Amino acid sequence: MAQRPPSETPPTDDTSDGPAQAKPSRIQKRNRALILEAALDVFSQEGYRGATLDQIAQGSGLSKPNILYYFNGKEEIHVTLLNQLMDRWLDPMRQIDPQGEPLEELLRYVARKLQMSRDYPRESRLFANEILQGAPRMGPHLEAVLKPLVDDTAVVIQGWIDAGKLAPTEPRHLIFSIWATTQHYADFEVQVSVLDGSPTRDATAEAFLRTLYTRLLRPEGR
Amino acid sequence: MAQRPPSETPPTDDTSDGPAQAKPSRIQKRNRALILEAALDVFSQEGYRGATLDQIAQGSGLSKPNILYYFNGKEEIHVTLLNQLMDRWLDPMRQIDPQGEPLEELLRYVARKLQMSRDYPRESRLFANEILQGAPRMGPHLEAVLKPLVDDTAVVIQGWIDAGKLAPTEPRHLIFSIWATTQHYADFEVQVSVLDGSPTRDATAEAFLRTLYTRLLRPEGR
DNA sequence: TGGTTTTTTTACCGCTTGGTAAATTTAGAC
DNA sequence: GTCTAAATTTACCAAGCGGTAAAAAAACCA
Repeated sequence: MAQRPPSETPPTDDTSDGPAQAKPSRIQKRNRALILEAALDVFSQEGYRGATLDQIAQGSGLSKPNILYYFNGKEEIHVTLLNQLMDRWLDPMRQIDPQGEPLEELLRYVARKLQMSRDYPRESRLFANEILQGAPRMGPHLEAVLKPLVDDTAVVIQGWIDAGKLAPTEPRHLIFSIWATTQHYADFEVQVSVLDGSPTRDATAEAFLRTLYTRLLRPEGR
Repeated sequence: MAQRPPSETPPTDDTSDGPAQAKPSRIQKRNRALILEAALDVFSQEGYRGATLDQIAQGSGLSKPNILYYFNGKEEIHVTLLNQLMDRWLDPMRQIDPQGEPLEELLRYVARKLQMSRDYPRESRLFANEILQGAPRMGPHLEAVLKPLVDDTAVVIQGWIDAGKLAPTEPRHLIFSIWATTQHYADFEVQVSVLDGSPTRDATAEAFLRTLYTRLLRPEGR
């Protein structure tokens, strides 16, 4: 017998029907990690519908039924990945210090986002895929988590502008542009590679973005 | 009998095995357009593998076998869309006039790209999907068509910079950033909508980008 | 070591997918 | 109207899909 999978991660609320045992074994942790790792590869490159459990099985070295022993289905794997992603994804924005030097804080935010695109390109593509398809599995999450954070950050930036510490700009669209320009290097990596095969590309990108946002945000008197 | 579809569009070179008749009938033109229209909807939202012929059939009002009478397969529909897209997609860059006023030319390019994201969001997402998945059906096209155009444009921009008409910037990454910021409004529309539901969003975006690139590119003496 | 639980495999299933063959209907030329 | 070619429908596959049942194997614990 014993047909019950160990279900969702303990810290999260238990949406599945399983017994939700609290202490995942060594094997469970290892195999769940293997599955998520392989799934990230597949989902980020093929999109949700394009990804298959067989691909994930092959990538993780486990059999398909074995994967379904650890996750209740394809969708649960995907949702787990997205939830894990969001925490890491929003971290750079949470690190913006309202008490810090405005221009420096924002330039460091840009640098952190760019670094994330380099270190976690698959996560960036996974996220892009989800949004591109209308965020069918993350819409509520965007409203509940992302929106308040962006609202707060926009207020902080507007405060800096009102205090004359930054040149006037629309805060929300500033944020959009930072996301767009940094994530572009991960999401459109193939295209970027074709057009700039230079080995110093990373450094050039960093310097360019620093210049871009310095010139945009630096207040009047230099 | 008469089992042969009319195959590819006449202007393009004939890659299919069909008889490739030169004069598409009224019905052929109408139905191929219907199919491509529906396919654009589906492919742009679901990605290549996520899209199904049944969805395209439903969207176009034709039966699935009838669709395969006009196109030799799912992939041919997709490739046809991508080829049609690329022409329209690169047009704004081709319109940059090397003889024009540099800053004005680039700001108008940004405005045109932004307008394209508004007028053709599905095309933008179709393209994004293709690149995101590693450009499996467009890699050669990028090399052959996109790269030369970008190379030329980069030379023009560098010329402007060397002549002191623009503040110094890396031309290629400038282009990347223009693509990223403008296409972001189409590709991440769901996210943008959640974070900025304002009805004046379009105008705000346009003003923001104008400010962004004016401050980046305006040469020293204002 | 023996018994129990967890983990993995084997063998499936029903459904959807892209695609085909051939018959049927429709449109166009005379 | 009639003949012919183009267009469409009907009836199908074979393969791949997510998922399941149950037996076998491995790990754990005493």
